[in-house]
Amino acid sequence: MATTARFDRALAALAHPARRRIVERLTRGPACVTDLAAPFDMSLNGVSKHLKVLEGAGLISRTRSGREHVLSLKPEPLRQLHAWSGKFHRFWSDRLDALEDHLKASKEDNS
Amino acid sequence: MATTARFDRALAALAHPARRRIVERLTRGPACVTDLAAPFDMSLNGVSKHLKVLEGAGLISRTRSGREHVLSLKPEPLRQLHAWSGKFHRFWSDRLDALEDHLKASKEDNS
DNA sequence: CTTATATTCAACCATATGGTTGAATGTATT
DNA sequence: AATACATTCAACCATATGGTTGAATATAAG
Repeated sequence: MATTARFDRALAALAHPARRRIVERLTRGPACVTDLAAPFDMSLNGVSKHLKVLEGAGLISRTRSGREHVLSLKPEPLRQLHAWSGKFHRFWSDRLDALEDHLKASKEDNS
Repeated sequence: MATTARFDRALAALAHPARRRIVERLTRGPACVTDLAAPFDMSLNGVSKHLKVLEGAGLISRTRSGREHVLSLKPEPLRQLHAWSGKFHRFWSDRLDALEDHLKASKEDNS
C-alpha cells in the first residue's frame, strides 16, 4: 500500500507480450541476455531494454558472471499481483451472470 | 492464447493507479461517470478517458440509462489475470530463497 | 596484444499515454 | 422553448514507450 509505484511498474512491465514471454522463460531457470534474446525477432538492444524495464519493476534481478549478465525471476511482484487479482474472486465465482444482473439492478434501486 | 492483445490491454489498463481505484470502486456496484470521477483530483474528461481505456480492455461495460452512463465491472479479464499470475505459484511458495539459490546454482552447472 | 563476445549507452524516431481546455451532443427539468 | 446536467469529442501538449542503429565498455580467448 505504501508505494503503489512499484506495483504500477510491475503491471506496466507485464503488459508487454515480449516481457511476459521473458518472465515465463525465466521460470525455467536464470538465463543471460543473449539466451533470452534468441527467440525474439528483435535486436539485442531491444531485448536489453525490456530487461531493464523488468528489472526496474523488480520482476527480475541481475548478477554479473564474467561478461554475462544472469537474469533471474523475482517472485514477489508476481505474488503481489496474484494476491491483488484474487480480491476480485467473488466476481467470477459461480452464478456470474446472475451476480452481474443483481448488481445492475441494485444500482437502479438506490439511484 | 489466440488474442494476447486483449490481455495486454488489460494489464496496461490496470497499471494506472487511478484505473485500479476505479475498478476497486466498481466492486461495490455499478456507478455513473460523475460518481466515479468524484474522488479524483482530475477533470471529468480525464476520468472519462480512463473509463474508455478500461472499456477498451474489456474490464468494464457500459449501459446508457438516460443521460447517465452506468459502468459495471466485467470479471473475465481479472479472472484471467489471476489465473495467469497463479502459474508462478511455485516461485513464492515456501523455501523461497532456497529455491532461488538452487536455480542460480543449476544455471551455472549447465552453462 | 589483438580480436571476438556480451552487454550497455546514447541518440534518434514514431507512436502511445495522461492530462488539460473548450466545444458539441443528448437528455432532463422548468 | 430555455436551461441545466451528464457525458463525449477534438485539439493540444508534455512525457513515456518501443524500437532502431552505431559507438562504447568490459571480459574472454588466441
